[in-house]
Amino acid sequence: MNSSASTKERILTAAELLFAQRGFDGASLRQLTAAAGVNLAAVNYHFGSKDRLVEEVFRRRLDTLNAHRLAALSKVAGQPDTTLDDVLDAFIRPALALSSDGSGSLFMRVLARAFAEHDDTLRQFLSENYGHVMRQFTAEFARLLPKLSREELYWRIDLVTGALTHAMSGFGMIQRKGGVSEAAHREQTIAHLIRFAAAGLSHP
Amino acid sequence: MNSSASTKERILTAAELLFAQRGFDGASLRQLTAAAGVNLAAVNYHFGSKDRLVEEVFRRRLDTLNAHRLAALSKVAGQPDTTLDDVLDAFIRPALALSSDGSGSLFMRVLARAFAEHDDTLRQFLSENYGHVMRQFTAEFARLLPKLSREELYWRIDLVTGALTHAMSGFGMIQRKGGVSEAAHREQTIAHLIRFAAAGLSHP
DNA sequence: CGTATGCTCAAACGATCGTTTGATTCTCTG
DNA sequence: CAGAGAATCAAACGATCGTTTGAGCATACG
Repeated sequence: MNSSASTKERILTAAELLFAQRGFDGASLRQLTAAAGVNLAAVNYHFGSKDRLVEEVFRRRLDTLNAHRLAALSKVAGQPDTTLDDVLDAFIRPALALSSDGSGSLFMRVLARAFAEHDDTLRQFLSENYGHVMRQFTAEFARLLPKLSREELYWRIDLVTGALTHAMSGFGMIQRKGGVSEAAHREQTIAHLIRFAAAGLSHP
Repeated sequence: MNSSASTKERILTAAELLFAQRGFDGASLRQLTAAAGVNLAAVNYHFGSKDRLVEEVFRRRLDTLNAHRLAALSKVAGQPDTTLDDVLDAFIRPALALSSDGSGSLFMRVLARAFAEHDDTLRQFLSENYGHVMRQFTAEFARLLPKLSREELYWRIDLVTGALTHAMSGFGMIQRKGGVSEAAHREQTIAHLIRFAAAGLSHP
């Protein structure tokens, strides 16, 4: 654990790791603070409660992730020559960049956990703070897939989201073959996911 | 809670509900036994421990689910006129039948949870007991998609599995429009999932 | 220098967890 | 019917949980 970082940052980083490994309930504050090298009471002092710590773990990553997603989307949304692949790239690339970053490689597993848990308070938090991102992407998908009914589109987006979340939660776990650079591997994976998602979204 | 069923069955049914709602860690034996209308000590008496109870919750559903899957697969595997849709039907239909069954409608959410949790002991249990099912399906997919490399096929199956697990964990939650029968709705959903999975698996 | 403020610390709080115990009740067989 | 074995029960076990407390330490400002 990096002892030069602030106590809050050390807690957030250790929490991300333990939440990914053992889940939100399974990771205790005692394991967490011990791994971070801080006192047990530091969590309640800096974050107020364990639940608020969970929210901050999400906020730290999702703020930048969704900012990057919206920035990438704004460059292609509404344009007449925009393709489905462009929109999917805007959605997938920032997430995979986060997964490839050493410090954030575990966050997608945390996110996948939160997806599987139908915990209402957490889902409400995610919906309130980041629901507008998904809404903008959905609007652009609807524009590019005019033949699909609203109901059909929601279905397919849900399936694609499930597949991507599942896949990205395992990204970085798989050993890469020698000789392939990190950047090349990421680019390859992005292309892979885009092709899969595009096929699932646009099939007749 | 059905008070005519045996104590073991009552515990398993209540456990399935609470595991789906609150997770394996989040659901306590006290909540569980109270919901089942049995004594707290009954879990340790009949199952030995909470972990073994979790395994039995999986075993009760997965034994019949995978038996139905293998039975359906054996009717089409290796046949010269078998299509990708046939194999996917053999994989999806038994799961959706389980989800539509009133008593088993929550199990897919439990399964989705187990998928998201990278808990090693549980994954090892699933792999040891039901890994051969996935292996047989994979072999048949490989036969029908000869152009795909081994690596590519694993990738796509993983993505499809993620999408289907995600989708089926939410099945039964969505309110159906009036007039559509349960059977018709299920048939419609099966066709939907098959089309999506086939598109994702077989795209060039 | 004195003190105010932000932070860390060991220790304890009450609650709840999974599990065990020993007595009691039920069920069935000889 | 008598008695053995299976099942259920209330109660308690030690452990661990999230949170709180109050003293101690640091840094900065008058």
